[in-house]
Amino acid sequence: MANSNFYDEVYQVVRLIPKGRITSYGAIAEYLGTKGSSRVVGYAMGASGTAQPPVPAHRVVNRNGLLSGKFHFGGDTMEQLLESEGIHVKDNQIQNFKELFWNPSAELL
DNA sequence: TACTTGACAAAAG
DNA sequence: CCTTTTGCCAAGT
Repeated sequence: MANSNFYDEVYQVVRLIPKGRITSYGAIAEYLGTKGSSRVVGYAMGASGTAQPPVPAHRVVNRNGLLSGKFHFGGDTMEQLLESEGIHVKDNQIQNFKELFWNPSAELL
């Protein structure tokens, strides 16, 4: 199951996310050049659980700053991880999302 | 080979 | 302002 270029690219970008920062699925998809595949990015995240090394998928949220995948982590693991990195989460939603937003197309340019 | 599903996003009502 | 619909792409069945 290797050579899934798309997934690999997604993992690479997610791993490049600085600690204490977050990004959105659409931002990653756009960085990869396939803006419309924002769903595929989330899909790849699901496979990130089996990816090596594991990617900080907890730093990836939807465009609303909502922890859409917190249930996939298993309980409040995602929130705990984010809080552990200095990111405050309230009601499954990231506070200061706009401030903590990390745009690969801009920062990683 | 074709249809369905999915951790999204943006627009329209 | 909130809810509903459409678009997009890749993987699994």
